Amino acid sequence: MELGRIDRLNDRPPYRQIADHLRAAIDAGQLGPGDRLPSEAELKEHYGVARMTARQAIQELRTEGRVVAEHGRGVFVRQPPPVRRLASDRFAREHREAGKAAFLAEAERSGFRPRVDQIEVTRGEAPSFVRERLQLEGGLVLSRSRRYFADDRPVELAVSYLPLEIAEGTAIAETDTGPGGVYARLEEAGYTLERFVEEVTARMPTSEERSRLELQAGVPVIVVLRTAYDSAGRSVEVCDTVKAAPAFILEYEIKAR
Amino acid sequence: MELGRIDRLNDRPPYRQIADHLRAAIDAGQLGPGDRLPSEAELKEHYGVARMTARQAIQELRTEGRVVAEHGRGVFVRQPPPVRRLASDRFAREHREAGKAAFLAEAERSGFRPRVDQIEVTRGEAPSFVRERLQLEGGLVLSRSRRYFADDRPVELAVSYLPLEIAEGTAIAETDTGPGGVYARLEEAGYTLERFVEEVTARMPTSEERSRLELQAGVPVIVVLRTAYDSAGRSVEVCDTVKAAPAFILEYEIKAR
DNA sequence: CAGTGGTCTAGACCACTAA
DNA sequence: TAGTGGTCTAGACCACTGA
Repeated sequence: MELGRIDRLNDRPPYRQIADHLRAAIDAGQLGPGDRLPSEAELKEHYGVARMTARQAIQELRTEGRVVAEHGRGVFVRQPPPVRRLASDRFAREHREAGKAAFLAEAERSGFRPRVDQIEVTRGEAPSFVRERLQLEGGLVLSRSRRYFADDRPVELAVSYLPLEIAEGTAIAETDTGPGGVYARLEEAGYTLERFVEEVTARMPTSEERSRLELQAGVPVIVVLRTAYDSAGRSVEVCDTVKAAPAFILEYEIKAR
Repeated sequence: MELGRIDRLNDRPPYRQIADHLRAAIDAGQLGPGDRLPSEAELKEHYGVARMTARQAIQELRTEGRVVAEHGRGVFVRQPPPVRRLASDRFAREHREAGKAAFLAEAERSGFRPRVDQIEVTRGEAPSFVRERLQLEGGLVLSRSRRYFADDRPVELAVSYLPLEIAEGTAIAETDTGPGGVYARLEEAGYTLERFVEEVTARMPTSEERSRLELQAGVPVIVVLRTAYDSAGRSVEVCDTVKAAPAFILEYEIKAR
């Protein structure tokens, strides 16, 4: 692979010029996913700069999320993860009635190995963003927290919040909610689900999210806040999900009316 | 504000410990939006480290998008931009019939000053992601590129692609598409819009997007790819939008069926 | 002007990986 | 073991900001 030289007359600082060269090599396909970049020592030699300058160039690409450094091995062009496409019908009742929670139904369709861990059920005061969306009586909620895997890669963190008076005493308060998941139990309890509202944002992860999702630097997360409404117009659940952005495409259908 | 000391016995490297202290000060509200962080010289002094180490701590927070460096002034806690909530009915026909394009209708509701620039109309081959979504005859498309502002801040880049045989000869091929925008012109031409499909992803911006949207380091973008279908089931437009993530909440309603 | 961050150098020692 | 990236030091010069 061809790397240029630094133009010392150029206003653009050397480390950016080096980053530009590497970026161009990636875009041109001279460096494909999984390929190793020149080492810091090689860049230092080739461009005649200090090691920290070469390092800064690589840092630039890491922040952009284009390469991943592996201690002791090298720096590699990022291998894009398999993308999961979330269709807007993923909460359709037919899936629940077949006894499958949304995540399992989707794993079956898409052919990935699903797993869930870090399941925790707690009770307490609702955070303000939950209180705004649930019409709460007592202000107390049941929280179900868990982490989702696709093919042994953590891809999503989720916390469901339900009014305590709805969830307490049902399987929703158990670690295992049974076939069809929380939504199936809600419908059995007489809360017929009618519609969901999803609020979608994106941001950089907190350090806790980064470690739980095993994210490299420079990888954003998609946050989806879903509120479930029953046929009486009551909001019965709020679900806060944090997804590794490169692993997802969310698909929504909108009627023009 | 109180900063701790470095624990030299701790495995966590000094620059991360410093970053942790600063992050905690921000989370605790000791440093609010717009406040200046201690300067590199002050951190160097306080913690007894080299300047580059203090700098690396700050770099950490910049990558997380929590602070913004201003050359010659200091490093400041990021001021979150005003958020725009995009409801899923924003393409409703009633808005077009009132002569307003979606962006203008929304500006009126939300009370921000709208502006559009960098409008460019070109003709050429469709990129592959467009070809997949438009059922193209000749493979040629008209592209309408532009940049949207809210209150003088650039917030979104958009490119619309339409089959050339649909757009050519109409106002869609002009810089000014007239009242109601592209969708109004499509309906006048007999393509009654029935539904839209939006595909939502998030990633770090390219350097071109970063400069056009005036983004700081560590700010992701939301990419929305919208395909418009008419009542005959034909896809008549694909719109590729890149939005500054912190400025948007996308809202979608899903029927449970 | 003094104080700020931006860039660069030339070293050093360390931890991790793979042969 | 040699080669890789991770961290740190103690300087240097520069460009930008604001009093």
